[in-house]
Amino acid sequence: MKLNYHHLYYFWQVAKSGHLTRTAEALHVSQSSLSQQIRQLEERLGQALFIREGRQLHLSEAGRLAFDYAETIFTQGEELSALFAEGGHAHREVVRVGAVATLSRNFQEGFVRPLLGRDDLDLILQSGGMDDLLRRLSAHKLDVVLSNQPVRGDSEHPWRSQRLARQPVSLIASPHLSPPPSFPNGLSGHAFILPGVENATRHAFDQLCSHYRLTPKIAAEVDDMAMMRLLARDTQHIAVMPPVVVRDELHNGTLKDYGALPGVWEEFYAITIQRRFESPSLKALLTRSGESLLD
Amino acid sequence: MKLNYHHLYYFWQVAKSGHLTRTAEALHVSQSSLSQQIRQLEERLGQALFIREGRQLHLSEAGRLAFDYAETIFTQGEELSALFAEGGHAHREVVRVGAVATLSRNFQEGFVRPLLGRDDLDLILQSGGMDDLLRRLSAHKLDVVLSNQPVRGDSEHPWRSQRLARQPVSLIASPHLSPPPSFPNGLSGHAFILPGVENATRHAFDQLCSHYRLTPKIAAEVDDMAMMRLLARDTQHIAVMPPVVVRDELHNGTLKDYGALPGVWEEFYAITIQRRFESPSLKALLTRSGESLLD
DNA sequence: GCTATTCGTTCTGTTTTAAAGAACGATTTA
DNA sequence: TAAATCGTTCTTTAAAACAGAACGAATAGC
Repeated sequence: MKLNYHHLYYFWQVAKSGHLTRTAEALHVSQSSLSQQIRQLEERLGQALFIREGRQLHLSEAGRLAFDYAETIFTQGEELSALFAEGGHAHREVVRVGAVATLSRNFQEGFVRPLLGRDDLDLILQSGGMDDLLRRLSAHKLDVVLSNQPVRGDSEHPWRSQRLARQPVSLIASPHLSPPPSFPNGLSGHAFILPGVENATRHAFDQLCSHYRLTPKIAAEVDDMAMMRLLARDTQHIAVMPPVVVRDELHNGTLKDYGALPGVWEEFYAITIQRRFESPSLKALLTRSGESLLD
Repeated sequence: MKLNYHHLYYFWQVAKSGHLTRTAEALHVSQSSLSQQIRQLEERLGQALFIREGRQLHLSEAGRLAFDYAETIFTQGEELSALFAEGGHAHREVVRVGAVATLSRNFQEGFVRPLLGRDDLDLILQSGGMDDLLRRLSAHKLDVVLSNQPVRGDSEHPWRSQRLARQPVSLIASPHLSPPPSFPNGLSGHAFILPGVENATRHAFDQLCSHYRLTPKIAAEVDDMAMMRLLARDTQHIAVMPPVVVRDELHNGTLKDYGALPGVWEEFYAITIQRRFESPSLKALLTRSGESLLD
């Protein structure tokens, strides 16, 4: 029942070159041995991988399929070998964090901060789209993905979404706005800068508006929090965003917080793959209280 | 020197469960055998994969690393096994085509058309961004990527870009434009709808403009050809695009072709990985004359 | 058209490797 | 303190991978 990886390896080598004898020489085994083991693989799989035409070998359709899998399997294996071969030295601990590119940089930095001071550890921080990051997570190229929305896992992708923190969402705008906006009344005449429709915060905001029968004028939809910060600063529109993003501007009076929206939160999630042996450093990160991540 | 995949498999299984004895029972081997082979793997790699604390096994940092690789290796292997196990039947030929999402649909369809009639073959057609598609190509999840620009390969990613076709690029706009635009003079007063700056056609257009010392007014930059078609139809601006994209509109008089731009071409490339055994159907596609792809 | 060569397969015996079993040591539980 | 659990080590046995020779078919050279 089980796949023999040594047989598959021989098959892969022969399929790469197309010649059995040459491959046998390169691998320092006899061609008879090679021939037999490939035959055993074919018998186990129940299908011919090569089509024998005269004294030539051609890949069958099944062979092409197997070859594609073999390619990823053994390139991974060679990468692993190389990793151990180069460094006889002990491997340093590595934590690889992916973050959705539109996520608050403050939050990202707060999350990894405990690791920054440690010189016994390598930190890898990558940004990207959600799809891309989740793919890397599944391929074990990342240990954790930071996102502003949870992900539902399934049997094929056993993701686990853990809420790390939440913060209130306010109406943020120039301090000189008149009349000063207030929620839910006192919004007429103002236009909004909102998160994009895929954002969970935006969804909560829309629900809130629909509850109060408000149809706010939308000046811009922005995915990136850093971008929203710029727009809030440089326009006269009202941004719907967590105050912490513009902490500096609020402090020096460039912007003003016109009050938090009830029941609307910007949430932060850590998405991991459930596994028996987590990296101890990562585990420590995930079990910390969420409060300290946002200051 | 070479990695023993059976040893790695045992290691993977033990690392997954965390228990040697239980894993031995599950695999129907003795714990002594399991223990020895993992030890052999450690000796070959030159580092301990487990840290033995009392009678417990914990993954070392090197072990975590190896485990990540093992995970991808053996999930791939199991997928391969399952594929052959389910179907005792012969595998049908599969051609998997990726196309940059902004590419002309006409062209995509023209490319795969010879495969559409065949019922001895499965066609898989996926759209996506260039990065994503190239990653899938490298992982052998795609056989070919269609793009409007070539890609330079390197030793790590031995991509091969082959030009399939080229078509002229014209000034396309409403037939009622006055004064009627013409190149290179007679453009003043008109605004342009152009491909995005990453597009090779756009680059050629900019070069042409700089040669004639023109600084055209830009109304919009659009990546997607289908989108550009809509804008050309619904505005009074001049679109820079291949006439074939709006063939229907040109025919029924909704739009007018104000002439091709000299030396500017929209080009189409097929990007593949060089390999010994190409799928015969794909090979046939790639060696066809490019002309027929565009009508 | 004949012969020599190449290349993959099959069959035989030999060597290497994986496996099982018993003894051991260390740690946890009762 | 005894019993049970769990991983390691040592020795023997079973299974596999392997090499070599014989074979057959297809190509290449003359």
